[in-house]
Amino acid sequence: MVTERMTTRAIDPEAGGDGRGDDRDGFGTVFGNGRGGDASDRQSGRAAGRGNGAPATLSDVAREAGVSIATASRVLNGGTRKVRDDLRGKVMQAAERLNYHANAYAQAVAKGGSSNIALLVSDISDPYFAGVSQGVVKAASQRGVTVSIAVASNGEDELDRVRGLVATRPRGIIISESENVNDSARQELQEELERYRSSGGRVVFILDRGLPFPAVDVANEAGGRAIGRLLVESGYRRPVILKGNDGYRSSAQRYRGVVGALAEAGIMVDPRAVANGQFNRTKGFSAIMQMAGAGGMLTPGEGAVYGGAGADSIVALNDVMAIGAMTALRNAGIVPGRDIGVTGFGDIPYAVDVHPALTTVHLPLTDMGRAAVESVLSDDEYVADDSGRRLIFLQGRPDVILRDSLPRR
Amino acid sequence: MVTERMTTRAIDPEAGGDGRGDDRDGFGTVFGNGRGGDASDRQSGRAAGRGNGAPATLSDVAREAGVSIATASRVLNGGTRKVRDDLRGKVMQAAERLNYHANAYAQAVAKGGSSNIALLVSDISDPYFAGVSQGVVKAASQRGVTVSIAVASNGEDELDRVRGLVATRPRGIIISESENVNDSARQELQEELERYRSSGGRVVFILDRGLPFPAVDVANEAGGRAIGRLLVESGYRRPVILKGNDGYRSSAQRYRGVVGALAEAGIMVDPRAVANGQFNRTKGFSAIMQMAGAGGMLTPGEGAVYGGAGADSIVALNDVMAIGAMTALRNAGIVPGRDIGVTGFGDIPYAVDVHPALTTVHLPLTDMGRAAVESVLSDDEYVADDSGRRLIFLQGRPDVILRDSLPRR
DNA sequence: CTGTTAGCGCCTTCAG
DNA sequence: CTGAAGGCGCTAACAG
Repeated sequence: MVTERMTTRAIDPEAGGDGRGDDRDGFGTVFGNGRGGDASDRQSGRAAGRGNGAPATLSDVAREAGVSIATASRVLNGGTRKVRDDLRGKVMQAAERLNYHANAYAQAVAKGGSSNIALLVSDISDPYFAGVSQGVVKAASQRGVTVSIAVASNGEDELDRVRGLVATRPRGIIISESENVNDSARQELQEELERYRSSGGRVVFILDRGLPFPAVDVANEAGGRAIGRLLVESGYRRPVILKGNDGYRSSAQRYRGVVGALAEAGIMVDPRAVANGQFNRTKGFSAIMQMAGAGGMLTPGEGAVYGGAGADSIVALNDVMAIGAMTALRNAGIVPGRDIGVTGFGDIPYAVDVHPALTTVHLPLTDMGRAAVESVLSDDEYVADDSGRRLIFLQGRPDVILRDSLPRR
Repeated sequence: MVTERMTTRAIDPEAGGDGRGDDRDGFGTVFGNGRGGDASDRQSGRAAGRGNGAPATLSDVAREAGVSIATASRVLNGGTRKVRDDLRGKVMQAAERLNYHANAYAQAVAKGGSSNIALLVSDISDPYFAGVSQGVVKAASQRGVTVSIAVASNGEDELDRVRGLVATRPRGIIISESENVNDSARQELQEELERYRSSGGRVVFILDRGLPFPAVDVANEAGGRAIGRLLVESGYRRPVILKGNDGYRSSAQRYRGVVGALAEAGIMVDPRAVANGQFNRTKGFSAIMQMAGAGGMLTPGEGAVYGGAGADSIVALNDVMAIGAMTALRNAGIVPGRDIGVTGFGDIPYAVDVHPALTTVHLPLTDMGRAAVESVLSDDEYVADDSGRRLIFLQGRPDVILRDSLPRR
């Protein structure tokens, strides 16, 4: 175990306290305070619905307007308008006065279908998923559908969450998880989703996982190949590769691309120089800390990779890994970019803000989210059989963004 | 307008294309591919619910089990179990066989209340909001409630989104927006929320906005003061301050703290050295680009702040602004940490990964989200009047995290 | 303990 | 064009 933030001190501004402590510090410490209230506090005594409790219902509005509940429904929610103008006016006024809002649940029950989609991610606070989620939510709200979000940090959770989401009967469910689970969980997941689909739901993955459902995908292998080529063109020969879980398809594809391009240039990757892990910052950090620490595998000398020559570059198959790796390098006294080149994959927003700025391949995160909601909301029949039309490709050829973390050498 | 990524080139790995182009490139280019399907594609023909279409309903299960629909309901969903074991068994088997999942909407309608909360943020892809959201979603799912999320990038959107969310009749709504809107929108928002509350909903803000609703808040002013003090203790005298929108309470509080501490040490902030903006990376970047560019306000000389002496530090009242500012400094040939000290506010995960690592005050993002969920789900009566118990404070005294971006000088 | 009977709030034929 | 009536899937008294 390598501890992090080695160089970080925490102080308490008021006292000489013991510092930052556990993240959970102070949580739950709920206490009142005596600030005088704002002038605006109680000044708006405007009629609030039915004054007392429950929100106004359709029949309230109907009664108030002196029409039937059916007409009220037609003007308020019905699509095609076929109501006399005076009635229509009355209804709208009544609705306004009562502050009527349709009850979405009742509508869903009556119509037998909601206007909600579900999104499952493994970690919202990861910039990759945050970007995708942003795309999903914005695209959905443009189309007037709401999105429920759930996070599943591990493979077991995933199945639970999916079950929970299915219960809310969304129009569709979008799964953007990074890691693959063990085979039995995978099998159960597939069955659950198939049942969901056979009951009219639509499912789409973001990044293909090899399951028989549509998936929004990107050119992973081509991207990897581009990175590999860039590496050799820029004069690097001895890369360390940081990949994700082996069961994770996208990681495998990127890896294949990198290794392939390298091989074409006659470069064989030292098996000791490839680290398996997960697509998260911590793993990138710890992998490099370990290599740098234990025997100095990175820098030339006894026990170093590539027969003692050491590494000249780090190829992370994911941006946050690359970023974690960079700070690990620094902790080990190695200057990223100067001593060792670094590349990422994804082009998350903060890739420009690390130093040196990260060379990486661009992934249209927001668009990926958008494409997923389009797929889920479309009425196209999906082809259940296996040929064609299962993958939705964004970007045919990847763009690699050259920054300073991989200078020519 | 200052353009960004000035040093960034984009290449196309295959052709000598014109680079990265617009972000929207390639979007919508949906095309099939001919990959052979996986073996797993059609092998699982397991009974899927009622085989054909609609999912099984409660009465389906009841019939299948040979019991009344009420008993079925009791065993499947009812809390307290009071059903004979043999019947209970039959029901569960039937449910299993039919793959029954309760229809959450119908339940919500019947019970007159859902088990869903709504979350409104201004930008999920901002690490601050991502952290908060993560806390909200996890806490909610632990309690078995789902969360619907919406994003409102600006003040007008906010009102729309709130209306949309109210329509879904959530148990509560959590608002974590960073900017204040104009007065009329603010007034409408307040009224909308008051109606929602009077119909039984609970609302809570994350970071107080001065509206008459509960808010999860942190020690903004104390945090600001801590930063101010740290500044003078570390030998800085001429800070540039990057604040948020003036209407934004938390920003104002932090600002007051910083300026107050500075004043105590006899330091007056040059008015030209404070930039108003918004709490986002871009604003931090452009503010510094502008200062560094136009006449070189930052470095000693004609037209520089502090009577020509220039700035020795940048105090951003938000981490992402600080991060944007750091890369802007670099673009201007100024080395952050060495030439000019930098501080942030928030301690987002990637604050450790910029270089030099960011000195900042820690905010318990995840816990803030969790506290909001607890508030919204609790049954405490809220005090509508203005004295006491409106603010929920996490952390009484802020922790400032010392890293390398503000070395002693 | 179990089944019967009303609704929940809304939509949607179906007559007028 | 409008109103009455039945139904969506489920829960909640209420009798047995």
